[in-house]
Amino acid sequence: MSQLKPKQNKPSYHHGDLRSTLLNAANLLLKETGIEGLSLRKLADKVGVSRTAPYHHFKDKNQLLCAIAEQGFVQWQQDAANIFNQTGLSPKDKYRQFFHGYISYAADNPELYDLMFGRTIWKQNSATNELRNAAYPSFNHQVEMTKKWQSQGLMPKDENTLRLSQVTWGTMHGIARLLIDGIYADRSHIDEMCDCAVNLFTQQIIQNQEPN
Amino acid sequence: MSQLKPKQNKPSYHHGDLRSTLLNAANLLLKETGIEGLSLRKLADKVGVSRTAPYHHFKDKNQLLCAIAEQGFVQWQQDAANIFNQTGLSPKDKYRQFFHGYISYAADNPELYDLMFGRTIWKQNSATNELRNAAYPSFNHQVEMTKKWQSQGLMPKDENTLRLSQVTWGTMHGIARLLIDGIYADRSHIDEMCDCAVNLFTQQIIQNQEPN
DNA sequence: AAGCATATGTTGACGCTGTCAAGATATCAA
DNA sequence: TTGATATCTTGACAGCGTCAACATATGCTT
Repeated sequence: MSQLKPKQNKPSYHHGDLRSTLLNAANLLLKETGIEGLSLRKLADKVGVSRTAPYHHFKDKNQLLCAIAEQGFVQWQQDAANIFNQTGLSPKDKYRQFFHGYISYAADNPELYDLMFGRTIWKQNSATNELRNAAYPSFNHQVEMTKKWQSQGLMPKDENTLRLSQVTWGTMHGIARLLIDGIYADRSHIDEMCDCAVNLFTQQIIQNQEPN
Repeated sequence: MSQLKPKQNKPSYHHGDLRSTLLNAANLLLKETGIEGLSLRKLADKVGVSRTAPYHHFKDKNQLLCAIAEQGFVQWQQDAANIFNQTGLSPKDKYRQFFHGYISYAADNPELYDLMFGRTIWKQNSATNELRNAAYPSFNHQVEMTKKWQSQGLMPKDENTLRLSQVTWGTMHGIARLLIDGIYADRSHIDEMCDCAVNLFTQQIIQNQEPN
């Protein structure tokens, strides 16, 4: 009933911080009810403003969705950075953690992941520039890491780097999707599936490189 | 304006073959406008009946979507059977063809593939029994083939069969999705990506088994 | 301090959607 | 012939995204 407003208690005509309030509420609504349950009207209602108030902060629903997805990419990239910044792990163990981390992120935020990598946004070329700027580095990073893994002898050197990174990412993406779309796999299989994939992608031979 | 009706030309109150007419038109509409453009009202309009006529043949929109997806599974299983029934191919070549065939099917029918394997149907447990009966054999087949590939020495014997089939299918699914969702990959990369994946999954050693 | 542009909020309205209820018409079995 | 059943119709409703018009607060310029 009573919405949190900044500064004072008296309800003012202007909200004061509607954009970020909307984003937070949208994230919550997304997590709770899924993308289908996320309507602008319900969102506005939840935040305590009229149906069209959000239009002063987001051009349309698509822009709101892009903004949410954008946050997701930032968040995931931090998670990934934390994994890569660990010290004292062999390349293979690091890759294993990365793989597990990716799937876990998707499993923990299924609706967000669907938004970040789903056709709702990408298929109809409706991604905002802000979203692209947040997402593309994530794609490039995958290629760079693949190149590194190849040079470390972790992955086969004779495969084209771009293709290899498309395949390995495709595998993570596919497993994530099978999981969050509730088809053919469930959470209790995650760890074993990840390990299986890592085994397939990494060479069993030559492990005498220094870490990192 | 004038819709095809069976038997005679005089427009009769009853359509005569509405269910299959709807399914065909829905498939077309799906292919042309995507899942977002597929509304029951437009569909009814296109077929030349009133908005609620389809409800006498499908309980709701979900049942129509399930029926379309069901056709997709039947169709894909025939494609797959044709590949497996080929003679004179080495196990590896056969697997390669299967992999390419899977991705091609998805790339040629992106909207249908999205329906068959997307969360629209599966995530909220809304699949009809008919759809399940068409889809599950496809999943099981994947496991059985994986078992065979392992015994043929094509894939590593020491990996759990279910996990291995989840990972290999996950890879195909992931590549298909990256492709049809228009993210990170496009059709010109398909063949190279498939070959790369097949190389990773199949042993380079020991190829002296008889075909099939 | 006054005035005005701009940012941010509101209600009203439109067309689209899925779907239910009630009534019309055709088909089929007894 | 009759009555049940299948099929198709119009009317209605709530929910959706979004535009237009209007209201109010904020902030800059003079």
